Amino acid sequence: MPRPKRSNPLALAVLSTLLTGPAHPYELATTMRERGKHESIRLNYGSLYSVVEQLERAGLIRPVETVREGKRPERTVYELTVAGRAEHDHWLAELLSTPVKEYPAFEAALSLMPGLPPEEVVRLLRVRGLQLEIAIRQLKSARDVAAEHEIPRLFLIEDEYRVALLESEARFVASLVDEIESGRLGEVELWRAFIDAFRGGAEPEKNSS
Amino acid sequence: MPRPKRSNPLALAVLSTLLTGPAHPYELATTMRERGKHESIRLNYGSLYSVVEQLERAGLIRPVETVREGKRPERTVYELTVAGRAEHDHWLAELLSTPVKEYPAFEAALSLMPGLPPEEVVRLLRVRGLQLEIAIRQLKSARDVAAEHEIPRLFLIEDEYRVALLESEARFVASLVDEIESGRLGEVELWRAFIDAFRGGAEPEKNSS
DNA sequence: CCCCGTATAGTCGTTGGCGAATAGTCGTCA
DNA sequence: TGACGACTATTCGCCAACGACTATACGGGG
Repeated sequence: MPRPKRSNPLALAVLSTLLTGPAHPYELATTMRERGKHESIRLNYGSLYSVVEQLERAGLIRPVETVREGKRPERTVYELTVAGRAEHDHWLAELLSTPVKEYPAFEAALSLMPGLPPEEVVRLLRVRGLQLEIAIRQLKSARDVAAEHEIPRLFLIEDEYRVALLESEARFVASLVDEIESGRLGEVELWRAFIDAFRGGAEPEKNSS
Repeated sequence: MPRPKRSNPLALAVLSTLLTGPAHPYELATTMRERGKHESIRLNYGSLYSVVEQLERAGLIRPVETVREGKRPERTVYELTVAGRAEHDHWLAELLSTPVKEYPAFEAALSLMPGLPPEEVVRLLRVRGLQLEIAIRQLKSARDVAAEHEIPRLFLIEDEYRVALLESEARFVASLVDEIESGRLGEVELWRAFIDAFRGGAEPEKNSS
């Protein structure tokens, strides 16, 4: 029983969901959706079933019964083992306490940004700014709806985090646009030289096989 | 030649790097590392070679020559096609202009947070806060070093973005700790009830197979 | 009464990501 | 000089992720 690799957070979500009682995989999926977990954790059937298998191999969960109703495919109901509960606690503790390096798409985009001419970049960043505003508004209004339904804030902190990140990104984008346009970023000449060097003076296609 | 799926940003990085001239895969890797791209884009050999293959199949890059020096493995040098340059531009434009849904680990952690008791969560979040401070300081001092070497800011904006996100997360964590402790988050009774229900009153292991 | 859409439950095949392995070359230091 | 480690360059095999697919049950309208 090797300690699982703690890669896919879906596995942790499964452990977490099983805290509230035994369930079969499909049921886990619907429960997670009801609780909105799928907004924060990638969830789809293929992954779910393979993750459940892994957890069983690792001895963190265990089948309690396999029911067959009529000719429906047979459902296997799983429950948490004590090892599973322990792993849940440790894993979640680690996830909360320790930041990990991640690779957001926009960071990649920024690192390749000099590959497009500055005024084009400004145009694109403005578009992003607008879309960020929209996303923020949507999240906030969703939060208001939830408040009316008296969902405790405790179960919506992920959303507050998302909003914080989005707002911070929006500010960053706005100030970046500003700096490029005002020339305060500096090396716009260098940037343009860079572009011209590799955009203008390139040999055309030799043969179009 | 189907338009590639624009999934792995490493492919875009390859296109971007080839803008500055033909190169073979290993060379691409070292160049990207020199330029610090590997901090923003996941890079390892396995993925690199398969990505290059995909790009060739899609007609976005094309081999110019395959050199063999002595008995060393033969190197295949690739160059960008015009289609490749176009794809670079469109893909990068999309990445800059359009936010995509992502699944940061900490968001997952927050969504599962109620699975641990409040005072434990507070302790863990404090630890995270410290580590975030450290990470921020490191990034900032790295920036100072780069400044002394006269690296233009243009090539370091990814880092500024990272710092912005980390700082925003640090503020979020601090205020969350505050809210839980001061009871301003509200439902701490509910939280504790939730925990006690599923932590205390659980049946022990039946058989230890 | 039958047909069709939707919900239930899970399986399967493909693909991509990744790290380890391979294998030759060059410099160096004892 | 020959052993060793660092660098160059690529290949391989495994496994996880995913999404499309299968198949049954159920409910309601025509």
